[in-house]
Amino acid sequence: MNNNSDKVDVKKIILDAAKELFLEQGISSVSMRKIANKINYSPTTLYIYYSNKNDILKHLAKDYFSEYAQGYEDILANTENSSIDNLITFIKLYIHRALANPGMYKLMTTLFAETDSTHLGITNAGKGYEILKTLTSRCIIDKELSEGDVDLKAQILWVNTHGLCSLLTKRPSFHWSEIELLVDSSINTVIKGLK
Amino acid sequence: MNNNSDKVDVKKIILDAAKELFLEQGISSVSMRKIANKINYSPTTLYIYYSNKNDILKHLAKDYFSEYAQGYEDILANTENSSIDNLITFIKLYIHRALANPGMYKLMTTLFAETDSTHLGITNAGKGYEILKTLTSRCIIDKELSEGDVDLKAQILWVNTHGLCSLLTKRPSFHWSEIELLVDSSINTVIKGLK
DNA sequence: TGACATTATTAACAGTGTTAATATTTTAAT
DNA sequence: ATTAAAATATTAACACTGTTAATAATGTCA
Repeated sequence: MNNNSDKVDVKKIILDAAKELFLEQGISSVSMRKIANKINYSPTTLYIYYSNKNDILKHLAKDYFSEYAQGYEDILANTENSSIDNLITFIKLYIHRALANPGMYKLMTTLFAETDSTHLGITNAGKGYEILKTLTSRCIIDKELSEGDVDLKAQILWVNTHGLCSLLTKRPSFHWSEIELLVDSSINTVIKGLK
Repeated sequence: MNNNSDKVDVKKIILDAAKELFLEQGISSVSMRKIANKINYSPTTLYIYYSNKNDILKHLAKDYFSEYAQGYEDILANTENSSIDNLITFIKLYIHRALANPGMYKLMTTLFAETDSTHLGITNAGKGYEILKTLTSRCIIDKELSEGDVDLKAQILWVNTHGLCSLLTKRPSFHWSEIELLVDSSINTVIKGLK
């Protein structure tokens, strides 16, 4: 009961259906048969395009991390704003992206929790840190942050950023302070501490 | 093939076996049958003591959170040290506990990711935040932290603490700075920013 | 001894990821 | 247009999953 009127990208059809179901029901509640049913294919057909369920997750993660790569590059290339503004812009972009799609962020961090990311073959995941480090380094050069170990400073920023995303997406029912205020205050606090 | 020579606590035997297997193989790789096999019981016997697999996880989480409650109370009751030292001691205790048992910390956060904690019936999980808030409040009163919204400050501290635990346990293979240094620097940075 | 509650087991159901074998369709070459 | 090969899809099956119902064994106490 397939529909090959035009040349369709079955790989993408499967991925889209899987993504929708995963976001809706969570990874463990979605079976290969459910995905197949949704797109009117036989379950085993999925195995022609993806080697297994984890492989589908892997491609989902790859797409997620590479989707916004351009936005990151733009900030890296920006020369109009001060280095500290660029750093803050980057962090805020990262956070707002996570908050705009909490389901996807949770899905990705769940993936990381279960299997080691490197074994999962996700290289883009580490790219965010490299950019953060570069931006931090520029701030030190421009004397907008104090001297010291660049990695240490970048990791402190990363820890704070990730903690914010992780808690806000995983515990949405907690009585948080007003979220924009929390995000801004959190970033400003760490930046002030790093000066 | 049961061994009831003495009056044994089967509930605890099941829980211990489950915990060991979960830590070893991860939640999804451990089946009720595996747990039952490990202790030479029939799979269905587990359902006499726990209503289902999730119920076992729930009890595991409850024990985890209540295990160290006394340590927290001790810090709250401490009057010898300054309020800021008490705050830092508490945060470090929380972090080192997570790092000392990364598998368990991952297990717990995985639980939170999948189901809402309140629905899971874990009340102790929110207790940590209340203590953090109390300690923060005392620092403000003692003028060791700047004036302002207590919740906001406590949440900034929480975000940082959780981010540290989450990243260090979930991505152990990342090229982190020396861990004690990172922990100390991270805490000091946020505290400095909050002053 | 017998009645009752507790504890445990076997058998079964519907659903899971995944593989092997087979069928269908599309593509390319003659 | 016919045929061979390649790509795509399906059916059937395996071992395993969480969980329930029905039944058996055991311990408790009158």
